[in-house]
Amino acid sequence: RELAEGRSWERAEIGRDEARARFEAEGEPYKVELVDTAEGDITLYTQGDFTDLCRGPHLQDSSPIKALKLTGLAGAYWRGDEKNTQLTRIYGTAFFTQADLDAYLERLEHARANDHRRLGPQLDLFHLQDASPGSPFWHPKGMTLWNVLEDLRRSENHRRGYLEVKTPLIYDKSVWETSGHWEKFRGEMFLVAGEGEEPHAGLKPMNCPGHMLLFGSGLRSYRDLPLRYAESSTLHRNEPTGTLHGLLRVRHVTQDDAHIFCTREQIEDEIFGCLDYAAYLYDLFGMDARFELSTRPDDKLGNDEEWDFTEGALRAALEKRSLAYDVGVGEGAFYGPKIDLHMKDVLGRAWQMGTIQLDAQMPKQFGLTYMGADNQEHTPYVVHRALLGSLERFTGILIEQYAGAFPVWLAPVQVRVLPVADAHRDAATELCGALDAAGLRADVDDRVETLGKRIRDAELQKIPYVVVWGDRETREAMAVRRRGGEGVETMSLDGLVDEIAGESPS
RNA sequence: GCCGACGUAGCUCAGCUGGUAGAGCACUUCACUCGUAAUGAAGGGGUCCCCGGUUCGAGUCCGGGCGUCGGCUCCA
Repeated sequence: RELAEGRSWERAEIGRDEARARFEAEGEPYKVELVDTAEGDITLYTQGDFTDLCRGPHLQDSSPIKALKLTGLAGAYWRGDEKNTQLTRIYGTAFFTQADLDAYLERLEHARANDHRRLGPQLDLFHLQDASPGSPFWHPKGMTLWNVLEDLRRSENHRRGYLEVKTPLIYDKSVWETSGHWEKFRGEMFLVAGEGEEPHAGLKPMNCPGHMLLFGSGLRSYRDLPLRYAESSTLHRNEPTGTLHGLLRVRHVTQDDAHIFCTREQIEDEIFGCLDYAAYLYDLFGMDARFELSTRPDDKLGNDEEWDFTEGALRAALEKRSLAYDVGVGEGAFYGPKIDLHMKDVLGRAWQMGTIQLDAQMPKQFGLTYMGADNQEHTPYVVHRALLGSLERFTGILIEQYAGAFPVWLAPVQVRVLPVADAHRDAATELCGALDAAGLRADVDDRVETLGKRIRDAELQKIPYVVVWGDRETREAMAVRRRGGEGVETMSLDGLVDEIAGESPS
């Protein structure tokens, strides 16, 4: 209605007192507060009988807007603070033409089709169910994908001087008190208590204390450093119900975690090592992550001098590597600043993936020391790092990144063999065995369905290669169809194996 | 956790103002033995999220819980 009238917005600059008096008279407490806290002159925009504060700029009138759609309704805390009352926010979007609006809605629909929450079950990778909210059930195909990531993590860690360890899942309450997590995160931990008892232990929500205890279990020399403990362990965080989100925010978290114990002098090289490692991994998946440096929070451990040093070390590393980064003021962990890698999901929402944290506090809390060359005890620094972040979240982003059509080295099924008719079943199964023996992931679809139907299904499952096997084929000349391709290509078995092997990053 | 919406078959969804549940795909069986994106027919399958209330009667109305979705807040 407003659009049809072609109403205009009128801009007015008025004095603070005048504005205040006006909104008080209108019974608009929120606008009064904005007037009180705004900087500079007060600018008002009036449209019909509605007047609001806005720094501007604004359209002069509504005539260019030809298409409008209200897209959502949501609660939002006044000034973004949970302690304040919640207001209703109405989301809408406007375009110059109806066609633009339609195109926008179509893009949105397309993005939704590539949402990992839809693709995951469709591709038989995982599912979620009420029996354990926030904890994915990984199906065989999803587990194949997971294990490709695990293998990558393990082999690269090995190559880069990490040592694989395994630490307990449950720790006595006193451990969490030492680390400071009991104080800060008890409410989000899964606690362990006997019948009618107060909790005396908790499931680990992160690996740090385990690795601290491991380091502290023996005498350490400066000659042992840097000591890089790696562990891909199951963590549990009792995330608030309203925050769970497919694979991107879960309660059952698996991090590709590591803790590097090092001397002050070794910090720079270790941070470089992490940044380079992260760059290697993200390049591998064609991902372009955004870096963010998060600095000291209000409830930090330690003093400002320590934080000046740790923040400075991270900042220097980013700058020496010429990496562009944003700064999240006060967003750091309570024990240290961090460099986070952020990625966007299919709907444009940002998620924290990898993290590299420099910690001068935990080792002190746990009383860790090593013997220096000067025959004195020193407290080590610790670099906490998870580069993929959580495997759950990484897989979710990966699904969306490729819209489910994984590059062949990641694809759960790389080759599907389709026998044309019953008579070709045995030969197809043998071919599948040969592919398997060559190290490929292959299967056979010998269901009693038409060939067209089975090709369609393979295509919907986004399988990279389909081999049709009938009377005309031999292992020297197979009919190979590429995902998304038109028509077929003649390839030998060896040619296909070589081509797929060539696609693997290692 | 907060605000709002939603919860029906394995999946996607329909079910009007309360009268005892339906489609497509998937699955099973039978026929067809098939050459590059859906062969045909028949059949099986549901505590309508859970608990309580109103009512002669609840998938439908009301309350509580759980879960999901969109935001917010949080995220070691």
